[in-house]
Amino acid sequence: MKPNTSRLHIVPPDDIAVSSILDVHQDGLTAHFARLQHDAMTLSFRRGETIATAGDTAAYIYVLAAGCLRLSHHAADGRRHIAKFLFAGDTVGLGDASVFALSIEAVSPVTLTAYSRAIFDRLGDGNDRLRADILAHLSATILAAHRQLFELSCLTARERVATFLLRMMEQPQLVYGNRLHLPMPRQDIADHLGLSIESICRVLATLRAEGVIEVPNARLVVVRNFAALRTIADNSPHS
Amino acid sequence: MKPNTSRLHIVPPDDIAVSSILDVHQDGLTAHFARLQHDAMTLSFRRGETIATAGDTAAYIYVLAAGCLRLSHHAADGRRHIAKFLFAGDTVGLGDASVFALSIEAVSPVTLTAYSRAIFDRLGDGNDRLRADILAHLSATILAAHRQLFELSCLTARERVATFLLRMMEQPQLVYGNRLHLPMPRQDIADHLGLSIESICRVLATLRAEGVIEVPNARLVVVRNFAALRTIADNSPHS
DNA sequence: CGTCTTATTGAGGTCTCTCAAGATTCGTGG
DNA sequence: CCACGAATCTTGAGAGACCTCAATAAGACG
Repeated sequence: MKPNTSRLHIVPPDDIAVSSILDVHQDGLTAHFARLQHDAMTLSFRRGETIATAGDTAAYIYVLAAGCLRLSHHAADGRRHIAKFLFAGDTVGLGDASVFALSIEAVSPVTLTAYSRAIFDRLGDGNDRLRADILAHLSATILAAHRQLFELSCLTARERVATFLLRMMEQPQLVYGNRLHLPMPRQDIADHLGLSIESICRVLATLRAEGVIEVPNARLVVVRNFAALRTIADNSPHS
Repeated sequence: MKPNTSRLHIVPPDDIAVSSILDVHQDGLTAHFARLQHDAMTLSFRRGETIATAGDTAAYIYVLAAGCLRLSHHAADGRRHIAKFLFAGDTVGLGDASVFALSIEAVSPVTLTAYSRAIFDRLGDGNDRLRADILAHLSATILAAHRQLFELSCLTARERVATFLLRMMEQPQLVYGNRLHLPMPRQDIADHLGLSIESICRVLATLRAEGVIEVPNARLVVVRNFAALRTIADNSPHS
């Protein structure tokens, strides 16, 4: 849990494999980054390593090529909140903040590309398309944050876990049929949903007992009754 | 509590008083709106009226001239979360969303100016300064949302209320010395902080018993011990 | 094959919620 | 200006959801 700030395995940016993985992207930003390929650095981090700490100068924009990151806020007394998880194609560091508001940590082994902020900003001059894409990205971020605010504010533990599982199933790389591979440990899920780790376990145990899911191991959830999961997440009368 | 969509008291936009109130602004956006003055509509709403409902086409950008708005999300079963309160100078509707993600409702009697989104967007063409200001506004919105996520996720009722009071004290128009005039009812505070109305009352009662605040009436909080409030909000060991 | 981390389950405690009864405030109309 | 009704606020009592603490189990790793 202690930050490890070492940055490892600097790889030449002309790594073909990474570029192809990059095609798994969320917004229309990927194409813009391609034009910066020769100014980019490809980095790798191991599970648990810290890419950046809240308050660090945001000199780079990171694009996740493979693996899973978490954006988290650490309080002085150890309390932690994970604002969001990032997957291949996701971006962190856009916007006008000169420092990172959240810490960036590797949930699983990750490969990411770091683009110089200064160079990227220059790319924006006169490029309406890029600016529109950035605007869209920020707007989507706000939307997601507001949705999560509602969930933390209004939903029960059961509803939050169901919602979380459904959201993770939207990540193609985590899903094989009805099998959901969770890259993050229970503690991360707990800190993301504002619950204790034990509550996560107990809700999963309940869902398993109800036949909604199976949990062959801690990192794998098999969804047996997708509809039921949706019903629970939509905070309908619990079936 | 039932939405009232009537838009009242359409006032000619050349209302000098409103323009001057507008100078109480948060970001650098105000100047840009001045250039649209002749395309703007000034509207007034009474307490409890709905300016827009989540899902409405976002045809206008609203700038609050006076009063207090709430941006809220309503669930089907009646649960509600208030994402944020807006005050004079605050803006709602920026970003690229074609529909409002949140409902906009009047907490107190409000006066606001509605700018056509289409015209505003045209203003952005070739205007780097405006685009930068919009970017800054969206970034600030994300920052605020993430801060609130942490609060909902990690803070106790006591800490949330203390944090809320301090945040409201950052609004000059609500503060007279150590007197804080809250425009919103307890229920709104509760829905904003993810607590029940009774919990709000009880925390306030406790703070009053401790001599941290006085509560002469429901809408007025007198801060007797500002430092203590900060200590509580910073989730230090509870004194 | 031991050791460490992570996950699960149980028992009990606590914070916050729900329900309910007064108190206060506010708007309205006589 | 006062009275009345409605809404809001406050406080109490009890319940419930989630948390904490603790012990066991299951994996991960060398």
